[in-house]
Amino acid sequence: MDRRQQRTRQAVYKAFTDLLRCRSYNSITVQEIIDAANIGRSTFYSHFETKDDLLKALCTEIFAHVFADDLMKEKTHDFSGDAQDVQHRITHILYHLQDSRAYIRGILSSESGELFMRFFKEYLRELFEEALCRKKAEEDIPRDYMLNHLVCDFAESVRWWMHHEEYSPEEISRFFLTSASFLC
Amino acid sequence: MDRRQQRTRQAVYKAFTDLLRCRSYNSITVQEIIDAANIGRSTFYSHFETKDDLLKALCTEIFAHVFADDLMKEKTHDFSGDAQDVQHRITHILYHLQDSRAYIRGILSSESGELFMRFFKEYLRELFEEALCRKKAEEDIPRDYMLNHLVCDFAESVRWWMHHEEYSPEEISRFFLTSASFLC
DNA sequence: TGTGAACTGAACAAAATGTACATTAACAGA
DNA sequence: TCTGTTAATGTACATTTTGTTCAGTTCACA
Repeated sequence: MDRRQQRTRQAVYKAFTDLLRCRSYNSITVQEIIDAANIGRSTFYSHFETKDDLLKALCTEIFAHVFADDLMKEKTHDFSGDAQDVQHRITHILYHLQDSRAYIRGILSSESGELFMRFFKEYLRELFEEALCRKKAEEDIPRDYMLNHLVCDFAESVRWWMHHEEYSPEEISRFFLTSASFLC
Repeated sequence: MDRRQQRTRQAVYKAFTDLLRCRSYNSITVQEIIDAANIGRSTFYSHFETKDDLLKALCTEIFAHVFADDLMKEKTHDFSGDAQDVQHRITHILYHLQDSRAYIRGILSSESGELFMRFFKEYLRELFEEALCRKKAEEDIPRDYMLNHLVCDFAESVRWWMHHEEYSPEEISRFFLTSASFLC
């Protein structure tokens, strides 16, 4: 991809998340993003159709990065799905999320968080679906409820973590696995 | 309050949540809400400043209803905070939420869900804060993490429930308390 | 260094937002 | 039933935001 395109996209992403840190998603206008990114109006519209589209693109990019090697791993060695494996994968994901923290903090601070979390949960659903298969059914609780429970639990742990920088990926991983005790 | 105002507000709330059932919050315009509610443009603006303001008002109204007698209860008899008490209060809240299901389903189906959940969690935080006080500290897990865990867990259970009408408040209450096992 | 692709900025049309006001209709209380 | 008050109406208007177009410029890369 042309270096100019990359620079433009990065500038827009940065401007956008910077704005999100102080202002709510709905109150930010496209023009403000354009000004903050210091690009031409038509440039923005040649990259993104709307503000919603920008948000979607940003989320896609972030998760492509976060789950990149997790998906690869899945393909190469048919993983076991046991407790330790799950813990490794989770910790790995947390490390990637840590890299994108600057972006994510802004996104999560307003209505845009909804889309982010939705994306995130979609990926997580795949991950936990397999882990859940190995477990015995819980006393009359619907599997789908349990899966949703796990997914939301982890996603919300991450959201919490984004505002508590003092903890390491390993610690968050432990918090999560301890509170979702039946997994380990 | 004047009967006309009530009728207008109800019409707007209904139009708004009806629209939300099919379309995303951001894509809905104020004009569309006005048309669907079949009211004059200036009438809308005499009630609400913006679309965001409308959403806020709707959430406030819903939660005033949902938590009304829970807060009263708190004042009258100084409740014990034990497991059974928590279960009762939770079930009670679920019954109220069931009444507002028609509204809530729409709100939760797009970005507007973020605000709704934020409101909801604020109320829940109060409720669970007390319940958590009675419990021993969990092995090195920050109290704030645990509280957030509980709150999000319950809120997400409700969100899940809104798409699975087949379960009763008692069942959801049981699902929640079983998966958040350390509370009981 | 040449060429295609990306960026620019200004200009434009269309849509949405928010306000003002004179008029009409509905309400509550006597 | 009458009356003063308050809400709703709808049109008109100013402003803002959005999204597109296009001719000219700059830049990356081969």
